[in-house]
Amino acid sequence: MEANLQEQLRVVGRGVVDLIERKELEERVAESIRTGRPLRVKFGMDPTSPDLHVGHSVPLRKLRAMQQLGHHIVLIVGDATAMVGDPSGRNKLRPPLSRADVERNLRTYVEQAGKVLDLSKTEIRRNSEWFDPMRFEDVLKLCGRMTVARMIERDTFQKRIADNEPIGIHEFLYPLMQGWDSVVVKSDLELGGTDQLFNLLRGRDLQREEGQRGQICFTTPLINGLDGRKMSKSYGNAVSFNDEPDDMYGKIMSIEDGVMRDWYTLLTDLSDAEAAALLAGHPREAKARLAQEITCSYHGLEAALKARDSFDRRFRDKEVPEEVPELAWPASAPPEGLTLMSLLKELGLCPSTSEAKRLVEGGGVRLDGEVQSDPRRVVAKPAAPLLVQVGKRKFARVR
RNA sequence: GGGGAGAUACCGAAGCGGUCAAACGGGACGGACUGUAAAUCCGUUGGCUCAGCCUUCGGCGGUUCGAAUCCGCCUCUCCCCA
Repeated sequence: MEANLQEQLRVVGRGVVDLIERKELEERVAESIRTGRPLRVKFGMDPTSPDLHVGHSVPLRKLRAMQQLGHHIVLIVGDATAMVGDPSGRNKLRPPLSRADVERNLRTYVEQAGKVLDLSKTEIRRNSEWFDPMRFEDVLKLCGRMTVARMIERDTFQKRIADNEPIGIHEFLYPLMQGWDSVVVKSDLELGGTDQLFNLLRGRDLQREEGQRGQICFTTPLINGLDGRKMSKSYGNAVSFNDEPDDMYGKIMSIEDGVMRDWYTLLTDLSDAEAAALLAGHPREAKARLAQEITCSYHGLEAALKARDSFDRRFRDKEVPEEVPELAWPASAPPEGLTLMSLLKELGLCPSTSEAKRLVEGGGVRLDGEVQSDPRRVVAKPAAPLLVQVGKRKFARVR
């Protein structure tokens, strides 16, 4: 334990919303320094979708910081809990996931987490390890540790009750399962998003009932997505770890001005002073830097600069991007050519002819830079490559 | 177990025998403006061999010239009572 107490507390506490209890944290960190025993810091991720997004990186970055302080990270891959589905923040019953879904998602999850965490120093556990062998009797015993009154006082359930939305009994089990994970791995601390506080505290309760010291619970802010709502894959407003550099950069450039400060503190390594200086300048510059920083952390500086460059050329200078995908003239096309709307569909630039028709009528389609207005216009196979632009972003060269 | 209410397009929500591919709002998409920000304005929002045709209103059957609208059964949800 090289860092001193104050330094450790500063790192752990930065950007944290809830901390239960600060005093216990001080005690345990001090104890850890004294005995040389790293703290066991638990974090759980349910493989409910195939990709992680930058919202996940907020707690992951905190874990990395703690890892660098020498603490031990236990990453719980919630393959058992994923099938129950965390009701936190949900206003609907979710469709159940199958084992197969979970397995598929799980593969990419850990790998993606490795973009932030040092996996060689991380203990990774699946919670099916202890949930699969459980007997019904054990489950009942666990259920006995919680009351219905306590469970339904949660906001998320209150809201559903008010809206006459269904609540599955199994959803009540979720917090208990997550809590039981803590008992099994004997965590000293558990981290989660602010919506996780209830679940985190269940772990603390259960550990105490099992004669362990209750874990310290701390939460990091949830980050808003591109549209200002909570970032979530299912809202389609997320920046994913796996987004291509250009895409990632572009998505970040479209965030609301108001969220930049949060993104700077939660998603970049820039100091508060640096961020403040950037935010004091022109918002576009501040956002460009933000986009660059974040893109850089997933794809490296070179890719980030390249993304920045091509973004500027395309959107600021309104040039045609340098790398335009080439598409072959549809083989099925008759010799006299295709109507514009069919062509767009055949090329895969629009999902349906009707959609293509609408886009053309709405003035969203250009051929060689010229706005088209007639979706029924017949386009013959071009002699020279034809530049097709659909909306602001989609380009293709057809030959 | 008994009684009541309900299931409509991405979401919310009208419609209650023809004029319904289905009002309205949100979202999304396209356009204008711009900093691919916000706000605002305009347009679009089932599919197709596209001035026409085809498939949609929880599922399956039925009544009718004609059903999202009426009837029967089924599935699911909510509420009240037990």
